[in-house]
Amino acid sequence: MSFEFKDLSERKKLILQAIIDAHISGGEPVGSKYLTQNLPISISSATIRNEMAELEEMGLLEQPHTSAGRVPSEYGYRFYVNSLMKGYEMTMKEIDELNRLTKSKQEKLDHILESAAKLMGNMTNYTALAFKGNTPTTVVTQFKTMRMGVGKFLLVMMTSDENVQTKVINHGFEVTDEALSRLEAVLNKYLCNVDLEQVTLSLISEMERAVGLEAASLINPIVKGVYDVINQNAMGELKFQGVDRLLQYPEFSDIGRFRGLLGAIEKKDDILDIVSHSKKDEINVYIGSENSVDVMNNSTLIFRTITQGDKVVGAIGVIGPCRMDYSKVIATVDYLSRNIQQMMDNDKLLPDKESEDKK
Amino acid sequence: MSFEFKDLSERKKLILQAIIDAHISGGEPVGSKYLTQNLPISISSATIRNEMAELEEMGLLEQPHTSAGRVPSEYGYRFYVNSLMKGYEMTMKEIDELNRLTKSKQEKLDHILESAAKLMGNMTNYTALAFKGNTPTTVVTQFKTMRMGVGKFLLVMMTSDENVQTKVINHGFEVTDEALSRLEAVLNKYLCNVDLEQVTLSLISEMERAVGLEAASLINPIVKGVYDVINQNAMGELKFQGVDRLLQYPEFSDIGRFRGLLGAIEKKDDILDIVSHSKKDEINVYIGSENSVDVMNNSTLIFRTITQGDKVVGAIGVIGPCRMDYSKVIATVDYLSRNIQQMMDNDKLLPDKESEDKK
DNA sequence: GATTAGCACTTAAAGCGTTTGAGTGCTAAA
DNA sequence: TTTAGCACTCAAACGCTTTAAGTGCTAATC
Repeated sequence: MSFEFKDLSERKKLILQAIIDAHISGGEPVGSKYLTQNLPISISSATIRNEMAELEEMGLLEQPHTSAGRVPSEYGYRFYVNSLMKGYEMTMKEIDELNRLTKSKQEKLDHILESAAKLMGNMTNYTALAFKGNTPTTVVTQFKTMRMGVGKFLLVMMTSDENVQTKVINHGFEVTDEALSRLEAVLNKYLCNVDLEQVTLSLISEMERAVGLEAASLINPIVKGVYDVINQNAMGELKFQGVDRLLQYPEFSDIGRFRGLLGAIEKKDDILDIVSHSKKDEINVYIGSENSVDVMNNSTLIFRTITQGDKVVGAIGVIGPCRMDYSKVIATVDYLSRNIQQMMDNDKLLPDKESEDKK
Repeated sequence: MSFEFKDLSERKKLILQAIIDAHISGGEPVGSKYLTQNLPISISSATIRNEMAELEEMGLLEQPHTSAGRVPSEYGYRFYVNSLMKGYEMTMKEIDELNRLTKSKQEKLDHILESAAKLMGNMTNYTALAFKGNTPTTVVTQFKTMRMGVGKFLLVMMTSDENVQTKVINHGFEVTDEALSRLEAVLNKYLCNVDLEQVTLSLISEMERAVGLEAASLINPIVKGVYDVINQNAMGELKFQGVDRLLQYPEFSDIGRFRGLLGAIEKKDDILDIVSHSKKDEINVYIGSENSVDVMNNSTLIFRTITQGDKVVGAIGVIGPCRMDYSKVIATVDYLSRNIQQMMDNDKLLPDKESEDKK
């Protein structure tokens, strides 16, 4: 999907850039007359028309109809993003806003991601997305039981992705302390670091034997609980913020088109799929039909993943029309995701963050 | 906000009902000619016109313009819902679908509510909402600590609404077992059943003294953790499903109007406000401007709360245009919410559900 | 050979008057 | 009280014209 356009004359580049810049900010097709007054070089409209015709032939521009100006094609945007676009200079105000967030030292990654996405959405005026990943191959690394009052106890499970999950187990009858700690020992012996596929019926009956008559009936619901914990969010969580902003762009004034996109945003799985198959540690830009979800053909998706080691633990980005302020969006996503990445990396070096800022 | 229309002649009722039924299913204004052929009684179009003029004078009907038919006003819908509407007879297929859900014995209330809402949305073709409430005045009833590996431990908090929350505490230094159990005891002594407002600085330093030097630095992050746990979701959670369905109704083809509604759905707090101030144990129907959110003036909100004792623990419902199939929606919401309510009530009687279905 | 002025051509969008048709309100008769 | 009949209203559809922005092409110019 990578295109090489090395054979573009300097002048064509200038013209293409001017067209795209003008179209991004104005939304209207751009004509030759406008360009005569908005190019660093001074050439006549006729020359510009000739150049534009050639750019169109190359697939970089499109014409809504014969008597309209030119509009960038998807390839045009792609070329712009790859080799034309000038880096966006963030204003002090913007940097301030972004820094305020990353300095706020929230603790949970998903909270950070969500507020980062929200901020990004506000600043760029597109819809923000925050992805919170989850290791697909989780196992429980440690079980604990904890009496909780009459007739129930709490099962605490630590998982290999360093999360803690709990589940209340109601048993109608009394369980002695010994039975409970035997149960804990059995769980730790048989189910720790065990993949779900390895849990067979015979293993379960072995556990039931090992745990003794008193608590045998608890094994089954517990195994089910483990199953739920591991399978929950196997695909990760994807949240959006500011979907209503899309409606301000004329490209979504077609209700049918917008409905499709809204559906994809609600269903999540298509976008989740794109995000989870993306490249790590770099900005991902999917312009129009570059993503395979046909209902997103008129949308652009820009995001960057956050990794921990070589695991993708999250992503933030925006979604908007193809006519997007790429320069600003990419700069913002980049800055913010890098900072969050850095926070992640630092956290690893300083695992005692919490005790540190006690004072 | 309650209106009495006892002085409506039987014929007027017939006409009004026919108009509303026709408009709900067809979406178009209803004229006198159509009614001559779709009324149980046979009267001329002129008579119908006279009656319609009077119904309009009473505020039950409206005319988009002089030469159009009549459309129900909000009061018209209100009257319809209160005293005109015929009960909807659910088909076997629908009852089956609903029963399949309530028999599936999911465990967590929010899961049940969400799938119920989803099903309701599918069946009625409007947008579903699921509300998971939260006791506003939660306190922690029990603390447990649990060593978790090197340099960190798990703080388990049971709250008065019978939830369990956990928080990983990273302390860079080693903490002895004695210190940890002393910490646990101190927490249970000072913070159990304590309202957040009662946690003063002097209480904190008292705790720091009581827990001893070794673990004193942990008190502060823990208190912060307690604060987070209690404040989290103080308002409850509100989820929507099938927002894109709204776009199929012509009343939302005005993009500006829909954008407003979409914004309210995303922001959630307005709708949350309505839901949390609603009447318990009955179907709540907010037609158009009956709710105070002006961006929802063209929408109707129908839901019913789920209670536990006298606490509202959830709600399910739908949101759609004022021109809604009230009869069907109300029947569906009612059936489903009652069944969920029953599940709640039964669960209370049989707390050992889980051990029961082990076989 | 590249550039440009000039001009005929194209086309969506806007404007405007007409027609259509559904539906009404009112009057007068039943 | 009901109804037939009729004049009236108005949005929507239709068709026609105008407008304006912008093009492609040709021939002249640099």
